[in-house]
Amino acid sequence: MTDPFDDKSPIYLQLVIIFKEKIANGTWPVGGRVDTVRDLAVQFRVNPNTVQRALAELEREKLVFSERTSGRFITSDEDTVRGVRDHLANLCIREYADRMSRLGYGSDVILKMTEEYIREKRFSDNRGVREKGEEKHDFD
Amino acid sequence: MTDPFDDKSPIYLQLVIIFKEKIANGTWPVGGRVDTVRDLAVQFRVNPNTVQRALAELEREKLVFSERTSGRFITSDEDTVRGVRDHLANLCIREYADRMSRLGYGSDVILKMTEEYIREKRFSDNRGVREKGEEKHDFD
DNA sequence: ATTATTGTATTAAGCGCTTGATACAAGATA
DNA sequence: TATCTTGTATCAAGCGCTTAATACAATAAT
Repeated sequence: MTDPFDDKSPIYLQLVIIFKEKIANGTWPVGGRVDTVRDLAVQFRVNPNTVQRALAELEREKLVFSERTSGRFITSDEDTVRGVRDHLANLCIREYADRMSRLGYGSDVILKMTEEYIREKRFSDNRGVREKGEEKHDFD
Repeated sequence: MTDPFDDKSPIYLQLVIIFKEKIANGTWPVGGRVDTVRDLAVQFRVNPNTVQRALAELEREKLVFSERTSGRFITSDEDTVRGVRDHLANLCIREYADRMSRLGYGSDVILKMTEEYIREKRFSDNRGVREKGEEKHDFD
């Protein structure tokens, strides 16, 4: 794995985001077991303490819980997981729109540029946890 | 001024972005004079050294230049300024799309959510430096 | 000529992040 | 029972960011 970190913010905070994304998109499935602190440290080539620090934050937010010796697990509450996904998406959109706005672009230009980029690369829907009553279907 | 900084990344890097945005959107007009290091330090309530560090980066990128005792000035090269704006916008869009994709959303969902948010808040176009032949007009 | 203003450089201190090393607690496993 | 595996805690070292204080260089202003 090529290091996913930049040197712009603390590694443990970047790990928090990476882990949340894995939970949000289902890579780490609801109720599943999280790799051990030591394993994750090897995978991400960081110190176990740094992983521990990131996981402590996820724990504080009730996204994971640990059982002293058997390991650490993703919450089984799908609402919580949906909540994280929605929250991250909202933050993401708000930050994006605000930054574009600060660059001087207006609504229409922002939308046009967004559409251009997103249509060109094609992102496929891959959500693992869905709204109640929402069916999984592919967009293409 | 309420502090525009978060504690997630070094202040000097956040200043680099803030300053670039001011140049990109015309708040700091092409060819204009930049406030003194000491003034900026007061305005942003940081140490002059921290401002200096941020400005040194802008200088490295040819966005500003300093004249030993009369002050510091924005480049007069409009292409350079447009380049920064375009570059920042590209980074912004790419980061946005990638993050949304990592959350599991596909192209259509991303576009829909983006449109919803951007239409709801209305960002007005406010660019100071335009493409050659591009006329300024307001969207509303 | 003198003073003020500007950018720039240096130093020391404090603080947070990261690492490496080590150790302990407690349930799982042999 | 003994060992392994897990999460957790602690300590010291190194490094970068930030601040404060100070000084210098060079031009503008008086």
